[in-house]
Amino acid sequence: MNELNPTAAAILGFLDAGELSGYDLAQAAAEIIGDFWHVTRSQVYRELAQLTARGLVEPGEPAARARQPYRLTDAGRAEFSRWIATPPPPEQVRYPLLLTIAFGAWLGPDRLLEMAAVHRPDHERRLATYRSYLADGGLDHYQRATVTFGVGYEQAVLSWLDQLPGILAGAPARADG
Amino acid sequence: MNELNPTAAAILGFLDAGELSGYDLAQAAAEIIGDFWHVTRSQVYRELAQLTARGLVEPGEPAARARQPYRLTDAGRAEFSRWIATPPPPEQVRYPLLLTIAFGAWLGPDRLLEMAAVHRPDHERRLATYRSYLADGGLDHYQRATVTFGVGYEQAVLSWLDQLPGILAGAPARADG
DNA sequence: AAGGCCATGTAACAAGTTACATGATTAA
DNA sequence: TTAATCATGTAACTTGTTACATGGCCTT
Repeated sequence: MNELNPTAAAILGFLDAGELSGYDLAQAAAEIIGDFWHVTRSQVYRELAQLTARGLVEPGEPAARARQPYRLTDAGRAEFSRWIATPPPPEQVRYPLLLTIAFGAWLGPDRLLEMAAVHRPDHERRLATYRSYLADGGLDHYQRATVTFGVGYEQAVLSWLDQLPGILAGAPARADG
Repeated sequence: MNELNPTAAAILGFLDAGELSGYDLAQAAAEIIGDFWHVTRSQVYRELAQLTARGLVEPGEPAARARQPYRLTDAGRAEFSRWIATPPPPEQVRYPLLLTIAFGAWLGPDRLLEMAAVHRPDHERRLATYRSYLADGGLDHYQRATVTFGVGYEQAVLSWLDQLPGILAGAPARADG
């Protein structure tokens, strides 16, 4: 039997709580794990189809608006339990702004700093959200662990943004470009 | 004309320095931007084929070991210059360990902490590398900017790993699972 | 009862990964 | 001179993204 991929595994994980449609699952994923594991609706439907074919999930009663809920089978629960016990691979960061900066000589420091500044409000907003989650105290230990990562990450990004002007000050731009 | 994707753009960016083969390009990418923009050799070859078709790049003289170098065309340089002037989209973080932690009740805190600990040496090593880059002083302003991000990021991860035991202490595991 | 929005899903395409193939050099 | 390894690349498959389609629900 094939390895479960992390997206499929997350779907099983969510279904453990009860029946959910593809739409629900995509929403749950966006809200709960979206900041460190992005999943689109299309992926969810594809995975549901495959999980059904593998007998890890089964369709429930269709409902209004073509809603098709799914539930976990025993095999699905077993497979998830196997998946979560396997050590997770390293993370990956994809940061287009850093790419732009890496070739930043084409633009020069001023343009780069403008571009970087645009992203700041997003990070501030997310940091505030995470902090309020922690302050409100409605999280369990596991959620607190992931949200705490978010706080540290956003703080790191913001502090880096603070340093940027100093780092790039006086950087030469290409003569041509 | 189609948007340039970031990987294709990076290839053009590297070729600005002179002729390079697909293999060279993959290496350069891994070394210089690999920590925030992962690129595989297969992708490089595919992009080179497309860039050639679009006239943004052209093959140079084939050499030993089937080596096929490419060089930037004027159109390629122009396209890159257009690309780098467009504001980069937000970053994406994909962190399987956080996914595991999000469903951590299936495992309980002890197993989670073991899994997390496994990753620590990698982050320590990377942090040390970035710091030595900065200390050695051989970087230009733009490289310093990206490496400084790396330092902040790795510090954030390590400090989060330090906090984890405290956060997860006493977390309940599932009765069943 | 018409218009707009929401929930649901599909289809086509683009990007990313893994496994394999091949011939040149280098080392034993 | 054989084996190992390196540089090069291709092919097949999996994941991820974008754009579209459809019909129920709600509001006026």
